[in-house]
Amino acid sequence: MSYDSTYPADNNEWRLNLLEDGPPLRADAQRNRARILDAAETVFAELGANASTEEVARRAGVAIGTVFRHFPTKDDLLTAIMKRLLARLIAEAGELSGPEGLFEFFTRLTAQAAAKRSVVELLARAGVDVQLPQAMTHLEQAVGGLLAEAQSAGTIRPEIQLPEVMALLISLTQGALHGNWPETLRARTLAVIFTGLRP
Amino acid sequence: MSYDSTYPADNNEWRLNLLEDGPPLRADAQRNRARILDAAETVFAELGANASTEEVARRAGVAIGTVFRHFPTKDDLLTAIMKRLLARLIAEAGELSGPEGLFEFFTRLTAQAAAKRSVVELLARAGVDVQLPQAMTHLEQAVGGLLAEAQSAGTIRPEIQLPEVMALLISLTQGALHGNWPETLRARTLAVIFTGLRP
Amino acid sequence: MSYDSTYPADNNEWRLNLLEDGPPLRADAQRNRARILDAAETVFAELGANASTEEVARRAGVAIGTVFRHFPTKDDLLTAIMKRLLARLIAEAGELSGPEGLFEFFTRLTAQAAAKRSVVELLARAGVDVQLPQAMTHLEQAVGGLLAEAQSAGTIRPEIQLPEVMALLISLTQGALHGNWPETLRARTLAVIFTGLRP
Amino acid sequence: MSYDSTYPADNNEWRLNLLEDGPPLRADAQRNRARILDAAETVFAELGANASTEEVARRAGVAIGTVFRHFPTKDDLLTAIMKRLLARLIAEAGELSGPEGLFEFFTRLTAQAAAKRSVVELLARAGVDVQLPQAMTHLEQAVGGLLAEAQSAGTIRPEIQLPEVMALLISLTQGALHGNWPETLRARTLAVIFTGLRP
DNA sequence: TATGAATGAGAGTTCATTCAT
DNA sequence: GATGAATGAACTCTCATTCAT
Repeated sequence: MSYDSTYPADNNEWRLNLLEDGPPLRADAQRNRARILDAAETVFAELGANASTEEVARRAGVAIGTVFRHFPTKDDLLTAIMKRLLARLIAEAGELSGPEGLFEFFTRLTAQAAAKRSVVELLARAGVDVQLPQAMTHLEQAVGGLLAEAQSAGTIRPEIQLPEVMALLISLTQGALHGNWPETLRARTLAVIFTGLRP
Repeated sequence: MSYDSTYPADNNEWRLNLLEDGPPLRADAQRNRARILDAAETVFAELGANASTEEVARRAGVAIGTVFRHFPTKDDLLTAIMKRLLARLIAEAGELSGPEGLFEFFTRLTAQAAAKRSVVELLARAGVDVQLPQAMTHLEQAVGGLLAEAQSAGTIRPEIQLPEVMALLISLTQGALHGNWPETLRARTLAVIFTGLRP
Repeated sequence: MSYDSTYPADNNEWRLNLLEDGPPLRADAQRNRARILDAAETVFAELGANASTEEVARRAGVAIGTVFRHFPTKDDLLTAIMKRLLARLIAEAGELSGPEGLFEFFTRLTAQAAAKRSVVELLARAGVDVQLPQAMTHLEQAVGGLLAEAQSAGTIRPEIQLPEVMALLISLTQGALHGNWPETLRARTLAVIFTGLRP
Repeated sequence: MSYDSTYPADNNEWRLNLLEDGPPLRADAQRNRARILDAAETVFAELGANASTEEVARRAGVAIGTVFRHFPTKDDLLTAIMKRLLARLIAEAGELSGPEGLFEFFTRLTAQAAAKRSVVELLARAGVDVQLPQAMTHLEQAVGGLLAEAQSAGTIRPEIQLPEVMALLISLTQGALHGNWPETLRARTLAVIFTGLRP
């Protein structure tokens, strides 16, 4: 199974799908939408998902009503952040390649998780949250691509399958977030996993 | 370093320390305290840490005031649950032994996490929450004991250290919780880690 | 009208009336009652009338139930404190005499008020609270005695009447409490009133 | 020292300062703010400072959230009432003048106190509460103006100083409130004080 | 369309009072 | 009679959401 051969082609298509639904927005509305998402990402990263929507509005420099016009429900806002994050992750996975690509992806993700709470909460929702299945599938495909590449290059054992790779990815991300690990610990922990994956 | 030689002796002492602070409670108060903790564990497992204290009271079959008499703050309640869970984990780790003891502990913990949200959120707080450091230390010691045993039996590579074992434990627990993994996936994921730990 | 000639005689009687109603108490109960009243006086003086009954119990070194056995209602406790304070004030007024007796009483009361919130809140209730009319009457009589003495000695103008003396007493006490006046201000303020009372 | 020469000029300025802080409010918000303050004044006057914020909301005809949007804390609400009352008192003091101005101010204040609990509790906080020092200073200045005028007109003894005048004002106001005095008693009590102040 | 004030259900917490021990 | 745990109504405060401006 080779994901990589098919991917480059529809890259753009699904990236767009992830970001836009509905009719195109007026210029200022689009700008506001982006500002809100940025602010929300920061706020939720700092304060957790319980942070108030007012705080998001404040940091975005818009009124609360504007937030709710763009995202009728707090959950919608959360989902939107997740979608955007997923899109970034997929893009990142898409840019990597080669025998060590998957390892590199693990490393980067874990490093980011230490800094960004949202990356984690996003991955955590995979399989649980009903609203992001499609985007999640795309990520799985991207990671699947890296896995296939590594396996055909012989850097990962052939019997390893995608689900456990995803599971490890999610676990590490979670752990890295909550544990607030120093750089060295992160490396040592990854080392164990890489050893487990390598032939 | 051999934890195992010293542990069995004071096992009982610290187990008691974990569970009791303050003067002994009246019979009915003790019963209520236990009921509240049980209810809280269930409720928070089902609904997450945002579940209302009222709900806990309702399920425990006591009035809300009783909950607050025992745990003046919601946080106190959360902390108490954590302490109890930790104590259980430590007890469990203390009962295991032999070359495969640590692997068994990984397996059990991951299995529990899939069922109990709290196990996870507990471990997640390790190193973050200020209130549980002592109990956490005890768990680390217990796991350290298992690690030492495994390493001297040659089932785990000698360069592996306690911090990354804890990190892996926490990560997997988190992952198992949020991902809601089926039995087989759990096994396959653990297999990767075990391979990484074995010589 | 000379209150003083009649007062010494029934001094004991009303003092007793003020303190006891109901059958005599067992020794330990009496001791507890006193401790509770002492504690309550302190607590309410420090924290205001909103202070919790638990706090009173704690400081008295008894359990909350004991407080409520002695004073079935928080209001009863408050009333009891008032009664005791009133009794003390009356006793103090009863011991004073001579042309400057009333002035001395003013001075002492104002000084106390600066230290004790309760003295004030007690006097403030005079005429408002329904529960203390009898004891209040006694105080009025005692002060009336001092007034009569001063007037017949010519140190207070004859047209001054008891009600305004009581009103001034109450006002100053209130003021001294809330204003937290330094010694000198207290003296200067009293001086104005004394000038107003003197011929 | 002549307060009077400087006062009329900046009267308006500080009166505004007392009432407005922050950006201008929307019309409806301003209306609600006023309604809440009015309701609060009534409610606290009737029920004391322990009255519930819910009751205030009910009487103001707004939802509880609105009260808390305007006054994030119950204390803020209390403080706001105080400020408004002080502003009124200062305005009133500012409009009086002439040799009998101060006496008139005493009379009016005492009369109001008999009707409005809040006037009293406001003055009672003078020197105690940390939040109103500026406004209180303004009142002192206004009263100081009246005092100077009366002294230069010879209706008040020259050795009388501002602090004791304030102390008497506060005391009487307190007394008038709590004592619930009839009109005549109020007059007779004031008479004593006025005699004490006059040459 | 953006604004931000209003809403109101619901959360955590307190405390006078009751009652089993 | 003393104890102190249990009760539950009441209170302050928060926040997602609605809607007039």
